[in-house]
Amino acid sequence: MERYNFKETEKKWQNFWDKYKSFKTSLDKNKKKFYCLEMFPYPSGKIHMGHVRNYTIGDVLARFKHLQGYNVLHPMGWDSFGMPAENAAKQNNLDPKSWTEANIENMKTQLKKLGLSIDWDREISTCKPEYYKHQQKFFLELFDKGLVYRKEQYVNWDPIDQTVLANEQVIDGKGWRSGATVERKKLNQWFFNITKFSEQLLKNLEELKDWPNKVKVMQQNWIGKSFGCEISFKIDKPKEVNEIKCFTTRPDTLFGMSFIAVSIDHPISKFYENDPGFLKFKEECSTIGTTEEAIANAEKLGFKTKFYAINPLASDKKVPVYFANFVLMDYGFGAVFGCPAHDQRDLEFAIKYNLDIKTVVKPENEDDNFKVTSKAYTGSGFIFNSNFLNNLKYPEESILKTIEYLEKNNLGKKQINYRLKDWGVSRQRYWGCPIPIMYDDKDNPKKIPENMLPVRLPEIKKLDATGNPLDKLDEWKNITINGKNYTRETDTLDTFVDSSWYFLRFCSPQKKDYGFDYEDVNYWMPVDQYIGGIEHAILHLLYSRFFMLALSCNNNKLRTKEPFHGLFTQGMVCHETYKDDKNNWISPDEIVSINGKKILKKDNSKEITVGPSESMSKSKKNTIDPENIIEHYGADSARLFILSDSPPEKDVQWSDEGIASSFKFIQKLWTLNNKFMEEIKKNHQSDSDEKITKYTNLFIKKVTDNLNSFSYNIIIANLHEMYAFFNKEIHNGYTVKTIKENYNKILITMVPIIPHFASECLELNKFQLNGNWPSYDNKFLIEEKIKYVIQINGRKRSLIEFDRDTDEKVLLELVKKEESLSKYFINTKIKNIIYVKNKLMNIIL
RNA sequence: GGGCGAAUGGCGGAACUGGUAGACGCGCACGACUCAAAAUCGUGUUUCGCAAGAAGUGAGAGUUCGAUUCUCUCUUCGCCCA
Repeated sequence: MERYNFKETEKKWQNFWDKYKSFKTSLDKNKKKFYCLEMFPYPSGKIHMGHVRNYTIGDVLARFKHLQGYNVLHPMGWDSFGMPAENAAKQNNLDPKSWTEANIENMKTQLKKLGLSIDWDREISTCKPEYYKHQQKFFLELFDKGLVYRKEQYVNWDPIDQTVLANEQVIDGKGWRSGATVERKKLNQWFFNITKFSEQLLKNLEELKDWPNKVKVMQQNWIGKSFGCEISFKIDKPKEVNEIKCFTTRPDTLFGMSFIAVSIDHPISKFYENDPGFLKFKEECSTIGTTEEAIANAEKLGFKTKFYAINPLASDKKVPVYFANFVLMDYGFGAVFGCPAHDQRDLEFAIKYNLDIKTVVKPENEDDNFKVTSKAYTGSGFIFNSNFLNNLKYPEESILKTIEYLEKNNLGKKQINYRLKDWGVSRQRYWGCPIPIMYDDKDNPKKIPENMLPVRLPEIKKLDATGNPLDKLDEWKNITINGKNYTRETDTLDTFVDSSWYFLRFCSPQKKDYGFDYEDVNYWMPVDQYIGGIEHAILHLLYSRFFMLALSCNNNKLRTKEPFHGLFTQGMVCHETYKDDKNNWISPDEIVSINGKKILKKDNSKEITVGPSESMSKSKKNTIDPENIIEHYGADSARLFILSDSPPEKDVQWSDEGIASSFKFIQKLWTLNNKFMEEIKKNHQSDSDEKITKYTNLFIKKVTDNLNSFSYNIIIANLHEMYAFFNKEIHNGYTVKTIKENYNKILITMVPIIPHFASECLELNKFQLNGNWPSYDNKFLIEEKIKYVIQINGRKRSLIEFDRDTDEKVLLELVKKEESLSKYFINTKIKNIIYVKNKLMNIIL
């Protein structure tokens, strides 16, 4: 018998789907829509296993919904602007455009080899003027709505990449790509006013029922709403400064205040512009980095000013004002009051600078002698040592009562603060979407007139090593409109802007005059299921949510406010790691396995240390190239394996044995297919049993349920069981009609998982390919005989088959007669019986 | 430090609303085919025990006729925030 030829078959079906545009979609209001979207890839050159997993999971769902009769939108595109293209271009003396285009070509071929059910007619690429033109229009639209502004700000400057980094691109004080220590630099930047929607972004999370809770919590924390109050501290002396405003969530600890800490960028720093001591301190602060984590972990440092502030609740108490490295200018007012006894950070500061530590909150079971010395007390309790605040309960009463008092006496006011900051979108980079702004001779920003859009990215064949190439292109930079001279904005947009609306573009990829068509978008949006990595839990998803809100702001034509109805975050693909005796990482390709020992291939002697399985990464050399896998085992095997071992939301471990076993299983299914075809030829005149019909119904129920719950790994187990069942049962004699009916259904359920193989078998058997997802009949799921679990005193003692719905008393008599159980009933009385219908009987003696 | 989540054989993992723990796969062992090997097929595989049986889902308690599942305490690991 011939073996299954995956190479020929997979090619055949991929050509078929391409030729007949099997997955082309169009707006059809008579059909229920399903928008299935996986996060689009960055065209780095080759697909990796993460892509295989992401797109396989999405494809299973898209094909399943397709078979269920939905009008499925399942598009693919390229997140094609970004720094890697520039870096690669510099290294290889290429231009980013050709590099990117070649990569897209290659990756598209690779993706097609996976057999994905994608409507390629909707393919988009964010680096094309046809795409970014609309993005520039959106930018101006947001500009008109007052959601875009320009301000000078300290930024995270990456000295190697010569670019500004977002806070989240700074990891441990280092650039996420270059690894360089990040510096502070003041620059004019464009910002999206995402904080205008802080409350809505937070509140709407509640509606996102089909999002993982984890992601919602992460976004909640990121937005970081806190309730507190704004307090004005009068400055006693010198009189150059009148007051300093602070935001605090703990106004109830005011009586414990012993200092005020302000940011080095606070307005009062102007009095120290020429103070060498302060300048030195400022420089020191710059080296820490600007992330909250870095600041929190750094030693708390201060620089004492000449100013003294008055405690608004106790005017005889005057405390020093410090510049401190742990206060950020863009949170609150860039100033906090320090209460060392009840904040660990303040305590460390107070100890270092020998400031008072006054305890004002005591735990419930302590008396007035309670005293904080080396560990701040932040738990609940009662206020004491605090004059008229004494005995208030923290947190229930104390904060609100204090705010009430402060408001009544005009000393402060209730305030809600958010941690979320506005989104800085300027990047000093070439390979991005040009910002459609120009400046007149007085540096006033003006919109580029609409008829001049898109602002095309000029082609630069050779990129310099550093800085922003656009800034150096005078002939592009300088423009004249109606005789007036302007210079263009030379910054480009953060690539997160590109991905904040691509899901809208997929709805109307050909639309010329605007980014999307309202009819299309109102039909397709929201995305019903969005699938991607957890690493985008905060930024990309939050920015996309913001973009929808921004576009629908003052615009009732757009019905959707939240872009992603369902979100699924898949786990990573891991592989064992290997090291040689010199502690060098070794790739799996360089290793052979002999007698269970991993040995270096090239000299067959050195044994390799096997390390833990970790997510595939080039640096650890534990990657597996999907192209090789598809070449050797075929796309269906790869799909089958990537789905089989772990639930999709968890990490999966790639192994040679695993992929080989999936390959073998497809061969087994092929053998089974031949057995089915042989049986059909035998033309039995009657069915031996109802067994296979019953089994098929149960199987369909299981697979359908598991598809609905993303339990894709269990579907593979279901397939194995199905194989084992039919491999034995099929020879027992069934009519052509029975076999065909059942096998046809079984094959359709395999289409989402292994589409090439299933399509081929459907065709060989002359089954309907466009058949709908099979339904199951509950009547076949009811068993006449039930295996009852018989427990004695809660322990399982036997498993006995009786008729369905056997009465409790009848069952007890039958159980007593059972030989294996009779010994338990000698000389004993039955105290109690627990009977669960058609399931178990527990007899308590 | 705070929040969230996880912990089940040699390994990856199943177990619906509390009701047969270990489905399915890998690995391993034995057998068949073969001169032999590979491939393939079959059987077995939580631990202890010849067996009857007993123990068993990170540890300890609790609720229950019955707990992997619910509650509490603890340990370890992961992620996020600080």
